[in-house]
Amino acid sequence: MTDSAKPTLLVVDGHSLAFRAFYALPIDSFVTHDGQHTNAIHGFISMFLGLLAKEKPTHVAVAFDISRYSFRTREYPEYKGTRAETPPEFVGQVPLLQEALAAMNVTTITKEDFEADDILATLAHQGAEQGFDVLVVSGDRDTIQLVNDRVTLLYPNARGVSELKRYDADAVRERYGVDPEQYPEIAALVGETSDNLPGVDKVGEKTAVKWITQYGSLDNLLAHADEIGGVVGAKLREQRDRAERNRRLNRLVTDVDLPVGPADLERGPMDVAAVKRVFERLQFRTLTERVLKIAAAEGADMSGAGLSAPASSDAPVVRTLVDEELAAWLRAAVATGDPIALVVDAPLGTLEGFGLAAGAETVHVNWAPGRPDYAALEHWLAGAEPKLLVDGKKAAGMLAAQGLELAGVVWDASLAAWLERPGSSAQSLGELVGTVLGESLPEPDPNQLVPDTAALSPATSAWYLARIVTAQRERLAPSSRTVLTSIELPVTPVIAAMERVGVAVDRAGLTALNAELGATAAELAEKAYAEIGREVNLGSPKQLQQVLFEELGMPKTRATKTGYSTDAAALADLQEAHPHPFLGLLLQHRDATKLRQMVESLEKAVASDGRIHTTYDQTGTTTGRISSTDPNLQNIPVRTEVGHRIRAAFVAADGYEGLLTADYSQIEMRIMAHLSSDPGLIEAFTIGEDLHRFVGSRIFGVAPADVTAEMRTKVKAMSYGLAYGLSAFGLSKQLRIPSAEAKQLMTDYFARFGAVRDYLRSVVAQAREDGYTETIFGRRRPFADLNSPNRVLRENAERAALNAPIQGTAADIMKIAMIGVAADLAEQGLGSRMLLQVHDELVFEVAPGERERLETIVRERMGAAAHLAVPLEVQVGTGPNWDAAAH
DNA sequence: AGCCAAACGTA
DNA sequence: CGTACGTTTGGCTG
Repeated sequence: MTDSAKPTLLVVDGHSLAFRAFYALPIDSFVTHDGQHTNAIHGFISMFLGLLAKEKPTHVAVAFDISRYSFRTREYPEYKGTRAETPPEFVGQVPLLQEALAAMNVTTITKEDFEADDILATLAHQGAEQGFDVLVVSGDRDTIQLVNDRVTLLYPNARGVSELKRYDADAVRERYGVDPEQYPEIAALVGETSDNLPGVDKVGEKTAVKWITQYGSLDNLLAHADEIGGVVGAKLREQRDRAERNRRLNRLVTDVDLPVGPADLERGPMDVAAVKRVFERLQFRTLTERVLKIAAAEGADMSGAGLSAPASSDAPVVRTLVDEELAAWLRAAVATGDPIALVVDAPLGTLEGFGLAAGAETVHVNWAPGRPDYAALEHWLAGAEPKLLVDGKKAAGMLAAQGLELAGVVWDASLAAWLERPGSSAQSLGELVGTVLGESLPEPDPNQLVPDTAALSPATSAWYLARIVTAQRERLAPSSRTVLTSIELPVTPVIAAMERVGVAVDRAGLTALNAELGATAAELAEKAYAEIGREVNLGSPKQLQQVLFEELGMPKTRATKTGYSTDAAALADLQEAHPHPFLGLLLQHRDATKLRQMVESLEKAVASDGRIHTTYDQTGTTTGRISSTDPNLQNIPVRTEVGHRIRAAFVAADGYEGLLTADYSQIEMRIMAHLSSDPGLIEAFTIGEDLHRFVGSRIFGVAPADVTAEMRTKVKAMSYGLAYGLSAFGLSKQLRIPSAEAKQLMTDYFARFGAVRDYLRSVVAQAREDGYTETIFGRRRPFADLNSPNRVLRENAERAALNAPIQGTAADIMKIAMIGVAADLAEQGLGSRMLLQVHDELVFEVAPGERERLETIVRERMGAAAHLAVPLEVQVGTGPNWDAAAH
């Protein structure tokens, strides 16, 4: 840390870092007005500036690959052969990045026939010899071999390029258990999937490290290969060629003939005017400020900068406020009319404090329950003054646990991020700093592995939140914004309330059922064992395959990744082709154990209030639905007899009259009718005839009364399958009918309901053009693979795209209904409560004497949640438990 | 302990 | 070769 006289050489693998940045930052958020993607450039530059500021290198170079071909591909044509084609959005970014680096007076180096890592290796080698401290930045593990006491590797973690892990020789030894120069020998044994270099089968990192540690080197290991016992030993002898080839290929070249040497890479002043020009073209604002700040600090001529001291993007100083100070601060902040960013600090699940940010000010508040001087704060929390949140549902939950109300939420950064990219994983504040702002959170300790966001103070978090929201507001599509404000934000407290209230269960009933199912399963297992003359683990597909296909000699079923299928459909097929009592017993046993397990987990989930409190994930799906976890109450069995008994264990609590369920009948088909404007389908729903009977009569050309059960089943499968992109093949498999018949069924269907087919086709075509689908209410879902040359990817995307507006619109409608019902319940002061949502169904606990009023509200709000070309039919039932209330 | 695949429950 | 989910288990790797 001290030897400042010593020159530091920083060498960067431009391609690998830019590529990582490309995947770490959202493509759509970094596009210039003329359509140039810049996310990789942005991420790279942001990381690079961070390095300049932190490492203060005296000498710098960035190396790039010229093409995917090098001397390695000549030796081994399959090298890196599994790599997908470079995404088109990435292609143009490298030249622009090189231009930006040139403006910053950074040397970029390429070399025909070599990879960037060979350039890094050469420079690192020369630099170390010439007395530099060398920092190598690369996302390629092969560069680990370069590390020694003068060369340190900075390696990006899985999350992107904003955090670099520092590997000196000790860190390599700690992480990989070998010296840096031995690492490529480990890699040679294990193989490298991303380079399409298979290793020795059965050899993982552990084994390889053990061997190399024991024998010192790969050569010596191979010389003693016959000493290694067991299956792995045999594999090693058999596949030693692979290891040797891998080692040849992963050895980096340290004597590439380069036009420059380390001494030529001394950093000079930036060309400020050129930087401004290039960065302006890339439409970078924050980064321009950052780079100019560095340029100024380094003594560049700032006359061309056109601005004086660039505004700092560092978080302002945090003040901790109490009492009148806090009240005064709030008063002033509210008076501006601007929203205040609020971060609820509850690191261990209990409320500890708040971070607030308004304008340029950040404030921290410690929470102590029952303190009278927080009245102003509580009043503000519960009031309509505009607030910006992240994960608002959780925040509201933390507050509610302290008896605090939360209102006035006008933006939730998590929801906004999800609406923009519904496929991406949950969006914490720390992640949003990277994905939305393209910045990384300040790291408390540079040698720390992953700086946890908890280290960030709530007030600073709030400051970041405010900036994230500003960025999101600018770029969120108007339709997504509408969904946010009119659906997602208002439904959040409704969902939070359902979680808080929970659902009462008959615990004794569950316990009895558990015991019963356990006994049944045990009996079935005994019988099954008797049939085959031995005991097996009936839950192990692998052991079952042994029994079925080897011991019992049954015909092979559908192939799976690891063998042959033993799922219910496959077993049913087997029962037909090769009947055996074992098969039936196995199926029954599976059913019993599965249900028993489910009952048991429900039992365990009962809280001290005798109720089960699920957690709904409002950002957990790609289509707009909510999902349920811990436990999942959206997949409680319903079709079987035991299923009914499980549902019967969900009851109304004492002091309530019973449960009421309300569900939309065939909502997705109705949405299809609306979106396709198919006259036949619209008529079916308008006249109120049984849908499948109506459709069946049209297709089979008989009177509705003459539609047989078999015809109805086929039509029903066909109708439901449509919205999922079902093929004739799939239909024939599901219905177990010849594919010609399935094909005919589809032809007949579309002959009568042609607009449905036209609609489905148009959805995909439109999505291919726009890059996203949209629900009736404007909820978008982006699709990247609709133009993929890979057929599997493309067709998967097509089916998902055709389903998304339908499933998504149904989700929208249900959320709108929930908002309306909750509002009416509150307004009319009813004691009845919404307990569960199962996509197209709501479950309520009915307070005494409220059944009729509740039903009226529910029917009205659910029925009027959308105005489609066909009515929205709502079925309502009541009873003492969930099963009895269903219909 | 952590991860994947298979299986299966719901809409 | 039907969309969207979450959970459990076995089995592998470490």
